[in-house]
Amino acid sequence: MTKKAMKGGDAAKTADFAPQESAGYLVRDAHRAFQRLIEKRIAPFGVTRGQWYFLRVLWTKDGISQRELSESVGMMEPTTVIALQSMEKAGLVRRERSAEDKRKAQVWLTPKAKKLKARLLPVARHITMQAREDVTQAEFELFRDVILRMTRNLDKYRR
Amino acid sequence: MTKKAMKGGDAAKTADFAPQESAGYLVRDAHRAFQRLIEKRIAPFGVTRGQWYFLRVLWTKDGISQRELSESVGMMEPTTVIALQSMEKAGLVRRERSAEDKRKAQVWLTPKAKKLKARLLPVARHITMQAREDVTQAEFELFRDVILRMTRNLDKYRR
DNA sequence: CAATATTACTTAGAAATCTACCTAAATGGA
DNA sequence: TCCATTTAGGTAGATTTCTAAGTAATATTG
Repeated sequence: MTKKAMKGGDAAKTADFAPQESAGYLVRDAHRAFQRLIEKRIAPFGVTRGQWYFLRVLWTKDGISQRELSESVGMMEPTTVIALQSMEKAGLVRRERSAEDKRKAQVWLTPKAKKLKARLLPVARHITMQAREDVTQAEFELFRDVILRMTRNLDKYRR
Repeated sequence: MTKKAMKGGDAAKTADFAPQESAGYLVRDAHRAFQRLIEKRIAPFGVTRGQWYFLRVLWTKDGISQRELSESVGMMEPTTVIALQSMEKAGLVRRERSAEDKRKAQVWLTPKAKKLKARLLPVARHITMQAREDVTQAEFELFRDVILRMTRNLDKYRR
């Protein structure tokens, strides 16, 4: 793309701690690359990426409570509320107050959402495959191991 | 978790593509862990993480145009506009229309922002160190290599 | 049993980030 | 020269995500 600026390479050193070398920067960049591609590929199905993460969990566990769902997806509960509102409006889920415990809301996929599974899971697989194109299984496993450890480390210091 | 059994078997194929195994999920999770921690650590200095990314670039190249800045930071231009507005309001930058080309706006750090460098860079280093706590240099390098390749792959299919 | 704590969900508000346009300035070809 | 194109920046509007604080239902305990 744009390699015009930067000729000598002298500036690279002065920047102690160049962003490009930092784990956070690498992760953020990769994250946005995934986001962009996912969004583009699922938009034709009328699904946003916020909905996508929830669908992926609901396809495997239907009828769970919002709290469980939040945990499975790894989102805070207000995020779940907002996602579910949009999913309800889009006809992807139905919410029902639990009879035994009226605090709880059970979340159910609609037939429409269930049908989407067969169309959307291949999209996910395809993106993953494209990302991993030239990455061997061994490399990927080490990558996974490292990124999981880093995530856990950060969560540990979360306070 | 539940990943003990099953190694190279058929389960990997038929399993409903567990999110936890997918590169996108791993990256997204790590990304949010970084975000949360950065945000917490820089908030006491009155800096948001949106401003943070721009500061890091401006500390090494002051006086560049908004477009250059967008590229360096890796953000779309409207994002840069919004970040700079908040930074101007916070007294971190000053913008000046270029005399030679009145379309261009040069972005300059204020003394306040320059002073923050000495306080904030250590924060970045510390987070990186905590993330990499139990990760060897060799592991990290492989991680970086893999995540960079994946990012590049995804960008390639971006269309 | 009433007061209190906990749990499940919700609301409010802010921030980061994108896509799609829009305006103004500079540039370049006919 | 003049009009079309390109370039720099900006607006509008949407989505995702968070923290902080609220409300209602249930559980606990003195």
